[in-house]
Amino acid sequence: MPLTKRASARTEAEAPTTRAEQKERTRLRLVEAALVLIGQGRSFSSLSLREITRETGIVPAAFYRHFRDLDELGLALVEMGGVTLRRLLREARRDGIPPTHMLRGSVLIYKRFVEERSLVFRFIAGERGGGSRVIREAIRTEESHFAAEMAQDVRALGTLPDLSSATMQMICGLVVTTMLNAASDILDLPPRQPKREKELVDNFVRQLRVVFLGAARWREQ
Amino acid sequence: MPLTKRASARTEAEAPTTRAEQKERTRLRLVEAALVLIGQGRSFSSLSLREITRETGIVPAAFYRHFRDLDELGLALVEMGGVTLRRLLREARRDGIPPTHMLRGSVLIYKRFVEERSLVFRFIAGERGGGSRVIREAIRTEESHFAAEMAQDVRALGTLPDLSSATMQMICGLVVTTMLNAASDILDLPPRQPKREKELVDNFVRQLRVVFLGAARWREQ
DNA sequence: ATATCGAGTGAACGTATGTTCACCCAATAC
DNA sequence: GTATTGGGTGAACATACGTTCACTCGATAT
Repeated sequence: MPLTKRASARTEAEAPTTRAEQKERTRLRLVEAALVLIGQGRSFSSLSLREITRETGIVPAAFYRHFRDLDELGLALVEMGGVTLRRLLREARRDGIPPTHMLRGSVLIYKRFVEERSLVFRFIAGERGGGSRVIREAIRTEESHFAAEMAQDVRALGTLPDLSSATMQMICGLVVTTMLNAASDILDLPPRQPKREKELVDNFVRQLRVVFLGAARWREQ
Repeated sequence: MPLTKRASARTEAEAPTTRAEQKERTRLRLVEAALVLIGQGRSFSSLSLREITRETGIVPAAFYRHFRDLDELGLALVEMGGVTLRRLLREARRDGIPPTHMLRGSVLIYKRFVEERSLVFRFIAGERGGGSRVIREAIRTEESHFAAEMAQDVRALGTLPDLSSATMQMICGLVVTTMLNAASDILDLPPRQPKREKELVDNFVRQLRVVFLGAARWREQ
């Protein structure tokens, strides 16, 4: 039962299935297999090459056609995480910020965003502090890009007008670490416990409020 | 070459070496072996039982005389981390806070503290977000105890007088996550780069300043 | 039409893993 | 003095691991 069972059925209106496309597809399947395993409670740094290829449905040796080692697969996951974060900003920019209860609204939107992309966030939250060094540093880079972009957005928003962009970046860095920390908490929430859920959201909102109060009072020096 | 080579040399002024003591000692050696391996760049969740016993100098089977599995050893490490954090507060309470440049002073003290206990902090920072669930939750518990104790101390300090203790706890929670995040950065600092070092410290100080500015402006509601 | 390429195969390798078991023997209990 | 206890041993087990290699066979290039 070969995987490329289409053989020569190009008459059907299927995807053209060029060689490069097929390869890219398998690569993606590998990355997603890793995410699936992470979703089952495993941490990325404890996954084995064989486990991932098993989940993907290919033979272990085929892994090397796509990545040199697990770290390289990890870096692909980091990039996917970066894309996800960018999308969060893009959507925020598009939809604007809830006019009333800005903070609470943003937090609730963020919470949903994290829950809907739980696997990527689980990976990011999990490997951000531990795991392999190259991955950790790649995540840090992605984080600071995210913070920089966020700083630009907040700046364009007009609130907090007299903050230098360096200060803005520093504050957004604080916001980002707070967000990722909260993501880890969100993902560990037991499923049917609205009380814990509310506590978590409240705490998160209040922490952000403190940060923005501090930002508003900041005086350059 | 039996480990208990003392045999019956009780005449020498050595430790009495009672059975329970010897056991406790080996247990500690296991925990420290795990820390040594962590210090070599490994993450705790990727350590194997055999690796740890090899480093300890005992046979794999002997591990089970002390822990049911690796998670249980991990919990011992978490407790050690908790003790370490408590000591940080205790020393701060004893020595007081640097009268001028409070924040920068505290940050520098904290940085040294982290560097001197790098292994424990590496473990905490590494397993805080990823790794096994029980360990992650144990760390969270330890963190919130630490935050609570810190809240009491800050309260006793007299600055920020009109904050409820719940608010104080929330703010200290924010400080703690910022501290642990910074710990991760501190531990990844390349050794001879005073410029990066200064940037990191500056950023950390400014983030804490934002938090305390926000705290000072907080109004209960 | 023919030759080349390359993603995926299947088997094999040496090594490492967690866990079990009967055993040893010094420290304890009696 | 004798019996019991229990931390540590060493061997064995079934499994899993990462990596290599010669291979197939359809998609591409000529």
